[in-house]
Amino acid sequence: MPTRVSQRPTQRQIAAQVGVSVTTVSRILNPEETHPERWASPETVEAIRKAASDLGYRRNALAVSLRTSRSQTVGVLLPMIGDYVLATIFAGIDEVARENGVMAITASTLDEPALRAERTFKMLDHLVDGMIFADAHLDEHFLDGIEAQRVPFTLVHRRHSRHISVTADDRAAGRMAAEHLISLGRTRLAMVTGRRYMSTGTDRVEGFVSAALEAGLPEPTIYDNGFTVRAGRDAAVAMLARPPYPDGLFAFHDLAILGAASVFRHHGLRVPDDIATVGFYDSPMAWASDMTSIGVNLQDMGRRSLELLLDRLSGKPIESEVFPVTLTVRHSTDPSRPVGSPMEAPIARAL
Amino acid sequence: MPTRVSQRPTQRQIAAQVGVSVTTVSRILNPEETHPERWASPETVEAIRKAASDLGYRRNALAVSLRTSRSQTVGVLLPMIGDYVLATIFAGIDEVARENGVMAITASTLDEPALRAERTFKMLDHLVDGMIFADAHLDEHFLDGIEAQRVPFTLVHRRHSRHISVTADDRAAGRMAAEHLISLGRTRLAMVTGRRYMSTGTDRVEGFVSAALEAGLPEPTIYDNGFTVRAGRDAAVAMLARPPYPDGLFAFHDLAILGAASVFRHHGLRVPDDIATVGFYDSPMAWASDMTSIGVNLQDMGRRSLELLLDRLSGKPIESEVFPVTLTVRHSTDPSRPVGSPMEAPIARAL
DNA sequence: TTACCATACACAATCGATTGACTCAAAGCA
DNA sequence: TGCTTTGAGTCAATCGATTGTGTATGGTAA
Repeated sequence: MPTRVSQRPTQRQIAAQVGVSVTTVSRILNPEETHPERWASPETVEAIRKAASDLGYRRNALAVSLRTSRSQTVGVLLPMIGDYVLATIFAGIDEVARENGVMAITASTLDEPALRAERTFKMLDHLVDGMIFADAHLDEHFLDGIEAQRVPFTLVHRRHSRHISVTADDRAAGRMAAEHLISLGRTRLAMVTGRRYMSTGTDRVEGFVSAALEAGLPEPTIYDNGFTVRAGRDAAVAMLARPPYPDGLFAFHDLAILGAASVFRHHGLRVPDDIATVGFYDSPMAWASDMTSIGVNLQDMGRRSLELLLDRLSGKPIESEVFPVTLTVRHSTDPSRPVGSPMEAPIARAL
Repeated sequence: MPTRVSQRPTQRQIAAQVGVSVTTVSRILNPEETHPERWASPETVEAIRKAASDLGYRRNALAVSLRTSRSQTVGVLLPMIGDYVLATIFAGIDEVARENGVMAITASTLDEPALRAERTFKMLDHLVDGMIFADAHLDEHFLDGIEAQRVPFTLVHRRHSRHISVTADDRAAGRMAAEHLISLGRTRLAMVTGRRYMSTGTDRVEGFVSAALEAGLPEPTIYDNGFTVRAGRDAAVAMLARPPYPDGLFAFHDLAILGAASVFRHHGLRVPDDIATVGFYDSPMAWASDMTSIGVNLQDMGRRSLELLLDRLSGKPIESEVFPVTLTVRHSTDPSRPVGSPMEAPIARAL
């Protein structure tokens, strides 16, 4: 008799209760087993199932993983889990994980190399079957090292020259933003970007700048403060410190526009008359703030990144995917649009 | 010789290379072992350490957990990981986890009972040492069932009558919001709340309503739409559909105020002249939108919830904690405050 | 009668590490 | 010299499941 009461029941206990070996119990209870009835008589199967349910049996996932060296677990590394963008991508990943009975475990890396390595290795220690990185740095070697260890992975959000990724069409987005601002007659363009090691940043910059130059405009000014409210504020402060002010601003996150707009408001600059603003991700904050923004289906991007990983795990060949982006024009670039949300308007997206 | 090349090295391989038993390797490499040198000569210790590092050895966390029945892992259940509030709490939890060498794994439950149960059991299958629930429902029985299984856990964000929790002083917050609005001369008060099963909601409602009644005001109107931009919008639409409009609004999330403000703006209602608004959590969105808001140190709440859990795991007695809340007044209730962020202003909080 | 074959199970090794109980040789001590 | 102690390890069971290989029993066909 086991001395420990009210611990998790094991197959051994079921076997003892039914009077069979753990082998048989395992064969019946294993959900991978396609023909449980091949291994025992109908009565035995029934008895085992009943005992399992009576005892409240649940398989010990650790023991299974150790034995089978498959953990039904994937690791997801995000630069910052609290961010709307990454959280939405993760929601998509988690959805697919659930659909496939796998567990998605996640951690934030704050884009710090040491932290990424630490958390990646910690996940590998738990024998994750694969990884999804949302925090790839352009041309870094870390990912090559992971690949050399034969860890299957995909990238999402940010791409890398040598690995499979699911990304937004950031180049097109940059171009789209610039062309929109240019079509409004804006000529002094500026951007609030991320650091140079992110493909999201560089691709959008490239699209934006090339569109501006093709239109004969001067090179747009770049403020690489980042993706937060604070970053937008700091960038705006820097802009106002050095006239002439831009008359068209593109930020790589709606929140940054929020922060910048706060500074503009304080200093009496009107949006969009003095400065038109375009955000990114078309988040709920964007429509609540009448902000023109470029959107992409983040949730589906997340979904695809795991679907691709699962394909890879089952040996199928996979390829990178690029998601289309769309521009939603609101009052922050077009003064003829209404301000605020009318009572009658339906709202497409949740959160 | 192992047939599999470039798999994770094991203690067995190290043992073979050095010429000792795995027992010795384990004793030397086990970080829990306080006196590794007790088990082997200095040369052997050195040889084992070198071999481990040469091979790139890392302990198999699954095997360790299985043997020791301690996984150095805690499960964290959040209603919605993408939300600013929960993500910030989780960031605090994760910080403490890292400081203590444990891994915090998380999942969203969307406040759906079936999903909570599924995800909880999945975590228990992975032998988490303890759980933190941020999605407790008032007086539910689910948590009692978990406790009956002798799973150690703490609650954070929302409290429960029978379990240890770390929460904001929600009652005081509700009272504080009401008293602030009343001090401005507002008399028709309204709230955008969450559903009744959350302690955050009921406690704030209680504080708010009792303060209003004590001041001789009519009972505030309650819109229980929730915590999102969308919820705020829908609540505002409902308000405008049935005059007289409130002149003081308290929402349980800054985002809801953002959504409501959008509707007000569209219909020409001025904030704060026609309606003063108070948000919750004092998020970056609040200051970027000149919003009066009640704040609490979410990150520290998260930290404490895990610190308490770890205390419990090491047998110490623990008690519930309540965090103080603070009111930050901005333009959305006080027209004399400046609009927007001045260039010179320092900013206290990140994101 | 005998070979043959399902059916219905059980044996025992294995995954990678931990750990209480031993062993064996050399050194210390009386 | 004989006995104890210490240092430096090893043995083997164990955590909870999986899985290739065996085997006893009963039935069937030749």
